[in-house]
Parts: sequence; C-alpha cells; structure tokens
Amino acid sequence: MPQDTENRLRQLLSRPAHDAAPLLLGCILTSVTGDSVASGIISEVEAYDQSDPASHTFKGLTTRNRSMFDEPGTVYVYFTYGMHYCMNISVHKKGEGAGILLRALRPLTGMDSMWQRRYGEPLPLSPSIKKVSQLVNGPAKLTQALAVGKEHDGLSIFDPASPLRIDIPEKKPTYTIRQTPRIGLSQAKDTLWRWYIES
DNA sequence: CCATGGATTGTCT
DNA sequence: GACAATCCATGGA
Repeated sequence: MPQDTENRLRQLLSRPAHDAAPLLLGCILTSVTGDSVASGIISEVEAYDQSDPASHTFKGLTTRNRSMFDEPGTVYVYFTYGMHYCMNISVHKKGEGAGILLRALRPLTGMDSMWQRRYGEPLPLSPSIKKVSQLVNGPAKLTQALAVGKEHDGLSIFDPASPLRIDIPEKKPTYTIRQTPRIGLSQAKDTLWRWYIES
C-alpha cells in the first residue's frame, strides 16, 4: 500500500467508532487466499465502543475481545451462535475497546470464489438475482464469502503480509447514507450506530 | 411481504 | 447454565 493511502486510512481509523464507521462506507475490503482474491465495497457498518452496553468490550478486556483494544486497523473476529464468524476493524486508539462491525458488501471481484464458499457450488452462467443479492449482505455471510475465520483475529490490515486489506478508493461515488439503530441487540437498541449505503 | 423456530458451541456468570 | 453483534427454511398474509 502506498504511504499516503496508508496514512489516510490510519487517520480514518484513529477516530471514535461512531465517527469512523460511516467513513468506512465505500471503502474496499479485499481477502487474499491461497488460490484466489475476492473483494467488495463496504456497504453496511455498525460502531461499538467501550461505553456501549451492547459492545463486547463494555465489561473490559477479555481473551476473546482483546483485538478490539489493540491498535487501530487490528482485525477482531468473533464466533457466535455456535456457527458464525463476524469481523470488525479496531478503531480509535490502542487501549480503547472500539471497533467497526462490517455487515455487508457489494461484490467487486472474485465472485466465483465467493460463490463457491457461500453456496458450495460453482458460480453458474446465469446466477439467480436472489442469490446474487444474498451473497454478502450480512456480517457472517461476508466472512464466509471472504474465507475469514478465527485465524484472522488479531492481525493488522497494515501488515504487508496480511491476507485482509482495506483501500480507500480515489473517488467515492456520491452515496445516500442511511443511519439507523443496530441489528440484533438486546441492549442500547435505540443508539443510531448503524450506517448503510442505500440502493 | 413478515414472523417464527432450529442449528450449534465458545464465552462469561 | 444461559445466551449470543446470525442465517436459513418454513409457513402465513
């Protein structure tokens, strides 16, 4: 990654979670595996921080959540509901338990490998609209499509050897961004810390 | 379109 | 022992 784009990304992530989250919309998430590259435009995010009863970090540092307390740009992958992985990017500053949950993408490259991992079959010649729209439109779908698992927890997107990367595009299109309560919570249901790109 | 229930296990009380 | 930052199938309007 060129030095100036790395600096821009570091600056973006060195903010409180609720400021950094909407800025990640439109950025590109890329996953490199042994035999493929897959990427998408980040289209839905949620913010979590230490003052937030809904955050995994609310009650302090544990072995599970330690990545959220690490340097901005650290990947936090957690396992939930006995079968799903979700990924966050740690933000703000080291020692602060803050992060951005990546909830949805718009597919960009590597559709074939994402399709294979999500549906266990090759990408068809004429894929159904429904399956395309449901390929990476959820936090655990996204990790499955990009082959993200617990082995990615704790690595930094700034590490040149990292298989996960985030890029800020040269020019972001003009998006309509919506702000809503977060999904699936039993605490802090009214906090408007979910943002997504409309359409 | 919406509501409901089952799957399945790491983490924390 | 309870429950989870989810997903999918199913059944009804």
